[in-house]
Amino acid sequence: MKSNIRVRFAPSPTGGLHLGGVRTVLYNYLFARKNAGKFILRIEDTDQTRFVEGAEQYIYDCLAWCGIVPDESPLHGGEYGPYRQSERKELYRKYAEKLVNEGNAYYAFDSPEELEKMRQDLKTAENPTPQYDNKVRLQMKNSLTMPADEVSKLLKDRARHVIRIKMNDGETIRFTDMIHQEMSFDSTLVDDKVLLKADGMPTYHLAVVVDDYLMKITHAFRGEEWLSSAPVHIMLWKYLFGLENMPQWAHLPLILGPSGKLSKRDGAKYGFPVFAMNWTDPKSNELVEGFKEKGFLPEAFINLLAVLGWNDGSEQEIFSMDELIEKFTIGRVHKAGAKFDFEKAKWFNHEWIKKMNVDSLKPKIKDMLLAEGFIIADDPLLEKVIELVKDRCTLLPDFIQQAGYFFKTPDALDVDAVMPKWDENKKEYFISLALLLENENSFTIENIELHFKNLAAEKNIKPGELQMILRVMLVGSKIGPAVFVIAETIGKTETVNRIKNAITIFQSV
RNA sequence: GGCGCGUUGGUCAAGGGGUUAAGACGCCUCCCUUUCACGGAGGAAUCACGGGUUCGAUUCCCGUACGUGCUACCA
Repeated sequence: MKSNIRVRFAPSPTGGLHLGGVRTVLYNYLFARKNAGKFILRIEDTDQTRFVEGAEQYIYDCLAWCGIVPDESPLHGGEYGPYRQSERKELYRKYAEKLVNEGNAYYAFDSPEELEKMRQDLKTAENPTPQYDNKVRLQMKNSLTMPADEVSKLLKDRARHVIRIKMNDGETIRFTDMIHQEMSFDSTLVDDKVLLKADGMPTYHLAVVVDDYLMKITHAFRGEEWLSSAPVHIMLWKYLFGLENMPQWAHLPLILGPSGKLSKRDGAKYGFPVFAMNWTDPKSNELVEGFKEKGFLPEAFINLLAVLGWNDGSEQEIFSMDELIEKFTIGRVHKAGAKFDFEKAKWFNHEWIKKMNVDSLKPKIKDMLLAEGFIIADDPLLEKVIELVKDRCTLLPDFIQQAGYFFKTPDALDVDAVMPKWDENKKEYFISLALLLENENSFTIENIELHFKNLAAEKNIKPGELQMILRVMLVGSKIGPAVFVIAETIGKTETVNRIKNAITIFQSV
């Protein structure tokens, strides 16, 4: 199947940077890859009031982190360019005028004040938001109500105007959605949407139809918030290019936050990220936290996003990108919105950290530990440590706590855990143990354990009580893999030093 | 208000006229481990409500409720 999949993106903080937006891109991408189609990224940069500096690059960065590379985009080029809407401006006017000439659209000259007045005048309890539609258009200032010569004069004088679609009365608009199946709308209830704005830029409605046609788009997946404006798009297809050439639609369910639709504010409110990567709004300087910086692996991120609203019918929950491409089918996408659960998101990351091999984990962890000020002299040690502790790390920063003590003597010891069990006898024990270990030339797990146990038996102390103390001495707290493994890994000198230091500390408490 | 979409445990969900209504997250108990995890074994918890249709409805139909989206010269 030859398919072109498109995604349209607005470089604005609300235009698709959040979880739902990334998932929409992901589903598009999976579908395109599975069907050997092209994945086309287009950028909405039409609205100057909403345009945000740096947001376009940010989108590419997020997608790249997720492992998603568009086949065509303003950055990657392609045969259907240009891909930025502002660079296609001239195209849209042509189609808008074609609609006017064929009686399917009209020029409207109403000023914002006049529109506001109309809305105020017509506003009632039953109709709180009056629309510019078949009921009111004949009372407004447009080419339907004004004499032709006056209209052409206004046009010639470059009077401020927009072009609106003229929605039919009493027509049932039908189409098939890949997720919702048969859909139908009453055209009487759809308003005359603006197609071309006063600044000559198209609205989404016009642009999406024209671009999809020109770029030979076969499938268009977008969020469910677009479902109510689908009738406008269907009519545009009918008038302009023919319904038979229209792409297949899929309206994806929404991702919900703890209360209602997930918003970027939910991140700060509930303490979990809602964007793929950190985003600082250049206007407000407000930082929205990203999954990447929170310590998620991109593999886990796309995995958790993919299965939020989709599953393959089996019990499988962990999918790699390749498996997702192979198994993804649009028919199994849910109709209902899904609430995002950060606890489950963390579980996915944990699973991926466990699943990931040491080599792929190493660069990220090394960078992070280096940034935290740890000195990592040798990579084999780091590899060993990662293997040792990765099962106990849910988010990447957990490695700081779980792996840090292998590279640096703990700053503080959990004395509260030790003090209730600390006495002269134990002190003697550890002084002797340090001595024994110091003189041991074969510093292996087995030998360390042997000394530890023999000495315990000799001093008549239960080994269990000693093990926790030794752990705190070496690690600083009650965490980590088997103590003797830790001792062997950090080596004889370090082990003996930590024991001696700890004795001093415990004695001084 | 109008219109659209939706509704299986707290969350993600499988299923779909007759089932003990899968599984996962989270929670609880126990085992393993004299640490924290991992792993293992259990447990509590669900078909929004009301009417139909039917021998039988969680499943089909209709209402209601609730949720959510749209209702801009935003996307």
